[in-house]
Formats: sequence, structure tokens, C-alpha cells
Amino acid sequence: MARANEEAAELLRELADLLSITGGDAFKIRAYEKAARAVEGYPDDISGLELPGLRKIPTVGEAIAKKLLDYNRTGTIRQVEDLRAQIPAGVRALTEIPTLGPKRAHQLYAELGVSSVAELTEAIDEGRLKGLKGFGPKSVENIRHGIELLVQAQDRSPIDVASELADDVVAAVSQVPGVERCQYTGSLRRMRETIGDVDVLVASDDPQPVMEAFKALPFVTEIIGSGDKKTSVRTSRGLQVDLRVVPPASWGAALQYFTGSQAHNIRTREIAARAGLKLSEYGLFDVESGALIVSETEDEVYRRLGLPWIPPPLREDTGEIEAAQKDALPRLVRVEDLRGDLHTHTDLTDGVASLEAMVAAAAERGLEYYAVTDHAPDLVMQRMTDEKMLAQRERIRELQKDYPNLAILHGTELNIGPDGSVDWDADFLAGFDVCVASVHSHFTQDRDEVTRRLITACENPHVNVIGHPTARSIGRRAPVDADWDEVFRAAARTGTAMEVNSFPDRLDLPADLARRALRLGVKFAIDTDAHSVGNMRNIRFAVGTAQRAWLTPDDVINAWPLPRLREFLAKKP
DNA sequence: GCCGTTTTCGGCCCGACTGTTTTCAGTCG
Repeated sequence: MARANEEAAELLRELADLLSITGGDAFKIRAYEKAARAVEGYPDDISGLELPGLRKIPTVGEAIAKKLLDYNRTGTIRQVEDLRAQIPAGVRALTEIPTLGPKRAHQLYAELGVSSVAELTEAIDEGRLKGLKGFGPKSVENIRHGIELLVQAQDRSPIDVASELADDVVAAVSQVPGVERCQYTGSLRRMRETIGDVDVLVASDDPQPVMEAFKALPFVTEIIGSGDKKTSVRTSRGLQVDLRVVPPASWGAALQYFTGSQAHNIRTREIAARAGLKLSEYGLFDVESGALIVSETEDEVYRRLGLPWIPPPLREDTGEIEAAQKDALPRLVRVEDLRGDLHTHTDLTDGVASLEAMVAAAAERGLEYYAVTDHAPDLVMQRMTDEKMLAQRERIRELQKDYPNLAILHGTELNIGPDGSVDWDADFLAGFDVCVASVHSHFTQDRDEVTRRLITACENPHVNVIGHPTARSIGRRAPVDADWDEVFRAAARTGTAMEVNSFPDRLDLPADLARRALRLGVKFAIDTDAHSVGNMRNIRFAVGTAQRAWLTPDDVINAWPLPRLREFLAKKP
């Protein structure tokens, strides 16, 4: 993804925020937010574009195109600079506090001069909010509490933590008498890489016992709000859970609504409105007569809007509506499409399970092929040697006799050095069925160095897969900085696959980069990188990430039959 | 600020909950 697109999108988003603080027109603000999304998701680099080119970006009109041109020429947008001079950055930060939005953040600034979260804490402690219009005792207490939460829970939760919590809530609530259906929705159903809060939807004609049972769950630490239709709680696992109860007849419309994303829903509602219909969580209605048209299944809601059912991971308003209208949605890759795993470890290096146990688990998963890819000698702490590697190869040949339906491939995970070189010479590498190569150190090289480094690895005729390409650790380590378009072009040209790694704190490539790579003709490997038998269950998170990147089985080399995979692995000149 | 098979002007997605300015604005999703 072009860096210019991201920077320009962030400037437009800041412009929208600053205007909402200064009380700008709400529709104008929405126009900037929409344009920010469009610029971010636009396939071409905007930095070379002039006005006519910029106007081609959806939702970008005359005025925003000029602002983008301003950005292209000066690296910023003048109006943003002007507003920054008026509104300190800290005031925008105030709106991060739950229950405090742009209006009251501005009020605090205008009337009390509060321009940061720290100053707000001070003002509350000194009682300076007393008598301020709109800030009663409960509001002040909510804000104080919100600041505490903001400080301690900066981060969103990893998808595996949220996933487990959601499963627990769904299991418990499903037991309540009168509950006809129960399912988690929201960003978790869309398989976002991190989750802000868990949304659970229930179909029942009798909400009261559902709410009571929900509030009584053992991990609930605080009731944020509770009514007939909706209850929100905080849990001991740090996540907020929102429970929504709807009549069973509204199930499909509600599921569609609560799955989001918000941007996707705005689009579906616009389509409804243009057809004289109204879409809400209760159903699709005729505006004039008020008559209910459909509501029982998601499928019929979409169909009545003239669209095929859209898989949740695509629902981000990044082109899925347009694709649906043209009946050109991708047939997304699924867990059951994967025939093999190309990146796994054993206790020969840093895995915790034996070769035999890992292979048995692979057979249990029903895989057709399975690559064992222990670390190579350059990661010195793994203590790998040529002899150990060759001995493992022999054991695999023996073990193969016990698995007539599972091809066991012998591979390795090479270390990509700072200059792009890998552990072994060509002769030794030629002995492997598959080579994954990954960055494990020197994360702070500059953009040009990292780019060259990864391209050099792709150009190695024995490297088949780049493992966890950005080397990020979600919430802990930033991705390495590279010109990804250049890297992806090299990968496509050399027949090197990019990995989508399953570890919940990696999910690497991330979906946005994978989608970018897809457009440049790259193939992918969706791997567990399993270091234990239990790790194999993580595969669903990488598949979710791949779905968010619009990948189909044809884009994923380990969804291919073995002969086709072998052809790909034979690689390059 | 954007946009057009209702429109180049007048719309722009919809509803729940909270707290407070007692009839509704702000916030959230």
C-alpha cells in the first residue's frame, strides 16, 4: 500500500475530527471520513496524481481533490494546519475517552482551557467541572472512570482472547430458556485482527431472563448499561461485551446490522433508501406503507437489496458492495480448502512436540501434505547443524511409511540476514522439499535496506515462501519498514509465496498488505507456524485474515493439489 | 463536501441508552 495514501487518509481523518470538535457541518465531516477510507483503499499510489486523477477516486470531488493535491505538493493540507493552530492535539485526544465526544471535548477546552487528558484529570480533581452545563455528577464520574480505562486498556484484545470469551458467552446465554438463537457478531465475526469489544446477538421473545443471566456471568465485573433490548458489561478479561436481544423474526436483519462494519451498513442502508426501503436491525421495510418486507435471514435481506450474501470478512466498504453488484465477489478460501501446512516446527529446535506427534496431528487434521520446517543454523540459539537436519530427513523418510495418505515434506525455516542472504548454500538447500525464509532480527533497518533484503531473499532460487513478512508483533513490535509494492513485485516475478501466519499476535501478512500483494500477482501460503499440536487450531485466524484480503483457493499454494504445489516449489530459473 | 433512473438543489443510515439543559442533545455502535 502506498504510504502517500495512508498519510493523506490520516490527514483527512484528522480534518474530520477537528471539524467535529469545532462544530462543523455533520455531513461535511462524513464526506471527509468517507473520502479517507476511499483514499486508503485506492489501489494506485496517489502521490503522482493531478486533479483529474484524484477526482477518479470514489467520493472525492472537487474540494477534496484540491486538498489531496495540496498534500501531494506540500506534504500536508493547509486547512488541517490551520485547525491544528486553533485546536491543540490534546483536545482531539480527549475524544478517545469513552462517553466524551467532540462536542463536550470542545466545551471543556473553550470554557476551562482543558487541552489534554492530564489537564482534564486535574480539572476534575479540583472540582472545576462543577456547574459546567451538561456535566452533572454522573457525567463527571463517567469521564473520570473513562480516563482510568483509557490509561490501563490502551490496546484492543488479540483475536484469540476475544474469540474464547465470545464462545463462553454464547455457550452460557444459549442455555437460557426462551433463547432461540445466539451468535457473536461485530468485528469478531468479520475476523478483524484485534477486537475492541465482543458483540453477542440473541433471538428471544423474552429478554428479561437473558439479561439477568448475562449480568450474572462469573467474569462480568461491571454493568455499563442495561435496558430491555441491550446490556453492556465489562469483564475480568479486559473486554467489554455488548449483548443485544431481538425478536426471533428479526434475526437476519439484526445479524446483518450488528456484524457491521458501520461503513458497510451505511452503504446497505443507502441502497435500501434509494429503493424506497428502510433497513434497520428489525428488518427491511417499505418506507411508504411501513410494511415489513424481509428480516428472517441475512441472505434474504441482501437479496432483496439486489445483492448476493456478502461474507462478513469483506464487509468493510472497501469494494465489496461494488463487487456484489457486479456479482463478482471472490470465492473466499476456507479452512477446509487447505490441503497442507508449509511452516511447522518440532522439538528439534524450538517446538515443544516431537516430529511423530506433530505428524500424527497433521494426519488428524486430514491434511494431504505437511512440511516440517525447523530453524536453520543462523539462529544460533536453536543449535541446528547440518548433521541434525540430515538425520531428521532420514527419520521423516522412515515415518512416511506409516502415512500412506499424508505426504511428509522436509523443509526448513531459514533466517534472512541483514543483507538478504540465508543460512545454507545452494547445494544444501537443494536437498529440501520446501524452504521458508523469515526475518528474525535487525528490525530497525531503514526502508531501502529492508526492501533490498526481502527482494534478495525472493530472488534466491531455493526460497519458496517468505515467512511472517513484516515480522510485526501485534501490540509489541512494529512491522519492518519496506516498500511493499517493490517486494511484492519481486515475489510475483520470482514465484515466491508470501505467508499469512496464524499466530494471533502475528497475522502476518496483515490483511491490507495481503490484498495489495494479491493485486500485484503474488501467491500465498496460509501456515500455522505451529510449535505445538495446540497451535494448529490457530489456522482459523490466518484464514480469516486471508478472507479479509479477498484470497481465493487459487491464490493459496497450500490449497493446491500436491503435484501443482511441487511445480510451484520447483520454482525459478 | 458529495452526488444524481426521484434531484445540479436538497438531501445525506438508523436506533438505543444515558444524563440532564424536563423534551432532548450527546455519545456510541
